[in-house]
Amino acid sequence: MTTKPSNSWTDIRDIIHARILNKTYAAGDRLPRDQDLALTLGCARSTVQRAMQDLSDRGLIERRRKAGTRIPENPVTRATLEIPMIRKEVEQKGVTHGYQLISAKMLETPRSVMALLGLPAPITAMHVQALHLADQQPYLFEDRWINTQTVPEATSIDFTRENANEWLLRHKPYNKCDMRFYAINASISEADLLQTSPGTALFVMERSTWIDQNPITTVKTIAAPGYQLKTGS
Amino acid sequence: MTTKPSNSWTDIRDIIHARILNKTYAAGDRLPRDQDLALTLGCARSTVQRAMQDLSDRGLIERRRKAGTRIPENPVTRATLEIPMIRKEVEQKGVTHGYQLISAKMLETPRSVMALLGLPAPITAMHVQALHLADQQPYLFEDRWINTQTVPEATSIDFTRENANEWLLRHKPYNKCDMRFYAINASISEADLLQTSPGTALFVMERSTWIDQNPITTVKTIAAPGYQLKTGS
DNA sequence: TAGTGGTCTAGACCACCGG
DNA sequence: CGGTGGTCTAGACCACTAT
Repeated sequence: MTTKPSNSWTDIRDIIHARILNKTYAAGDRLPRDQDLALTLGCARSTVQRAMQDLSDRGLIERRRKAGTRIPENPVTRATLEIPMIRKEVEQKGVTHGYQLISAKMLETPRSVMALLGLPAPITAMHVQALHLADQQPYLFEDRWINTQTVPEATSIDFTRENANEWLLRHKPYNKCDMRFYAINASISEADLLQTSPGTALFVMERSTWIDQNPITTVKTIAAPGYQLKTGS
Repeated sequence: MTTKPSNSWTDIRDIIHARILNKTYAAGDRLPRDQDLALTLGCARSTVQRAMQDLSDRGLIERRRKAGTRIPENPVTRATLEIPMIRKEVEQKGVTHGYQLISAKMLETPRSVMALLGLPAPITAMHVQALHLADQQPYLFEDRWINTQTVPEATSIDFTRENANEWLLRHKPYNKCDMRFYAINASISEADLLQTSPGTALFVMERSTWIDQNPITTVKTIAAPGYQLKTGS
């Protein structure tokens, strides 16, 4: 049975997606070969391929050469996080962004930082601590280490004026990025910085970036109470 | 100057990526047209297109018809989260997964749930609370609402045997998924369930899913202390 | 080794949108 | 309106990997 030709790959994708939703193709099933689907749906094989690529990216199907296309038995929820520059994030809420440098100095990396960046031995790196404000209120505390071997320019930047988050994002593109999220109870000093009470649950994001195996920076951001991270998809 | 032809789109992507890293193309710059790049790099335009698609997906470039391809002034960090079935996640750590149903009953949805699912008026839905265990220890508490109008089968499932996370994931594919992450201080009852003390900072993940505008479920999972969410890229 | 998805090409046309 | 990216096609060949 040949379906009426709908030529765009999004149409093809939606047709197949619909078949997954209505269980024409259920968990564990194998789908027809691209070639056959192309014939059935009245389009070129590469159009089916484009549709499949999208579905595969979203984790709705699994494709393997020779084995064909299958609906996974144990689906994985996949979501894309988009984390903007902190200033942009604040401004998007319609409030003014503020920034205070707390400290910036060269220090030997502690073991925790060595582990995060995969350093075999301690190095002297730049430790930057700063506070981001939203509408004059503490918004996010940033504790960062910058590898000045990979990023020597960092030593000549005036971080009282320019914030490290923004400078690095704009001037130091990276290859690889690891992120971690978790919750902590505010310490006394953290509570003080974020103007809350010790013990308050705070949302932490850690991010480390590399350029071709070379560590650039690792940063731990601690958000003020009430912060939520959201996905758009 | 014509570069030696490297025909695979990943090669092309890597060449352009390298040019971004070494600032041949810096923030704000406009790149040559695909056609010209194809000539210069000795490949077909569609190969350049494929490479650009990948770079665009990762947020490294911005493409607009007529305006061309540009390096964004304000880059966004993009990461993909992969959230497996809870049982798989536990088993991957090499420990045994356990599951206890706490309660499952039909109830009228509170306003918070209506807001999450975008319901204009309260409905009677299935409220399921359960605890996941890792190696006999509390791992994750799951507080879920299932829309039995969209998912009538849910009323006849024995959730003491089958866990809702797994059943829904396997049998109810969805169109749309929203997620939120934040930190809370454990209440007395939460502390009791997760065998920790009240006030402990806990990591919370909320997820709501739809199939074509129709709400399926919304779930709030509260992880035991020490939990970290990580990205793979 | 053979079947299936992945890629490449050359060319055509379409869709968006900046000037 | 015209320039640019987006898509579609038909066909060829490549690269995995199940059998």
